[in-house]
Amino acid sequence: MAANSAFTSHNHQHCVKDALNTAALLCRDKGARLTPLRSQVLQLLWTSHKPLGAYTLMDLLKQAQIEQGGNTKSVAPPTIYRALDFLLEHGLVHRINSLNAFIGCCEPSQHHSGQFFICSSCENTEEILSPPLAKAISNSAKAAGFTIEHEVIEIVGLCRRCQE
Amino acid sequence: MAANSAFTSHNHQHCVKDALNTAALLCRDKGARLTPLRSQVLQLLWTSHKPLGAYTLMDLLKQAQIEQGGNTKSVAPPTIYRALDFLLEHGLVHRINSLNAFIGCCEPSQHHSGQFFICSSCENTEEILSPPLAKAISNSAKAAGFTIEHEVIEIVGLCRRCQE
DNA sequence: AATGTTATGTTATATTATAACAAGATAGCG
DNA sequence: CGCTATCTTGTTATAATATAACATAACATT
Repeated sequence: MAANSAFTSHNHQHCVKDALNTAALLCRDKGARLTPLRSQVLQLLWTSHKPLGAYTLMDLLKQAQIEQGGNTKSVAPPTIYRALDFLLEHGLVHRINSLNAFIGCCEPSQHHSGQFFICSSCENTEEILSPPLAKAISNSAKAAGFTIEHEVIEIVGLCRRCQE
Repeated sequence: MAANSAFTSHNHQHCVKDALNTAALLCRDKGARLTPLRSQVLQLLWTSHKPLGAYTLMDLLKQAQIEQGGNTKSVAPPTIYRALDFLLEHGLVHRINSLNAFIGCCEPSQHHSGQFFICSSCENTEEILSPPLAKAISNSAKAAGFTIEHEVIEIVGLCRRCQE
């Protein structure tokens, strides 16, 4: 069967749950603390197939808090950015530079920079893992005597669905 | 002989002059107006091997104006961003998303998204044109049924010089 | 010169991100 | 347990990047 994709229908609650479980395990192994806040941010990112900006996340958090406990007070920017920094550091999310936004990582167990297809119409974004692409990049770097620290690979266009 | 590179010494005034000439020709052919402001922004971008941010460009423009005519009044953000938009539209510069900055395009005669090596130590940035890399990306997109509009390829690491 | 178009100026503000310091929570240890 | 060190979050202020909306100026064609 085909893997789930941001561009096809699937039971996404499942993905989210899996991702949160995996994150919890990874953090436990590393002695990192996946606090309620961090976990909630990760959940919000995973729930959306579109990358979310820091301020959008703030709004969503506020909304979620109102719905749950009636707690009106909102979270300030540094709090969100710190949660995002934590998640980035531990490879649980990626930053999409061309959108100033963030998205859950589909393969957090091993650190990588991520390669993305970003649909300019529906904004859904899918992380891909293309060994040939990775190879082409490392070849190119080797030829130039360049040592790679990380890569930003963001391919913008129309997903299959939005072309129809 | 090897082509000039952002990571090796060369007479860069030469590059700048060539780039400005090429830009002037391209604009003339397209009926686009390469005004003094736009030309000056392009020159500033070309003179630097590091990508420059919009506000840095503002400062440099101001400085240049003081040195030349004693004109103290500075340029406002919209002015710079409009000049940059023009240059981007006509393929004369690229935007480096991971730095919120801009750099002159080495091959403006044909529109392309650009692929970059960005040194995290000296910040010098070099545009590369790697057909194998381009091919790997288009293959990957084809396999996913994804139609590419543009690409963001920014490879961050250490240039040859900074590794020594 | 009259007109439409393009470019730049100006003011205000939106959006994204971080610095600096205070307070609270948690874990480990004596 | 109570102390302490460390990590996490809260709070206030502000930095850095980018755009909206409208006014004026330059240019190009007739």
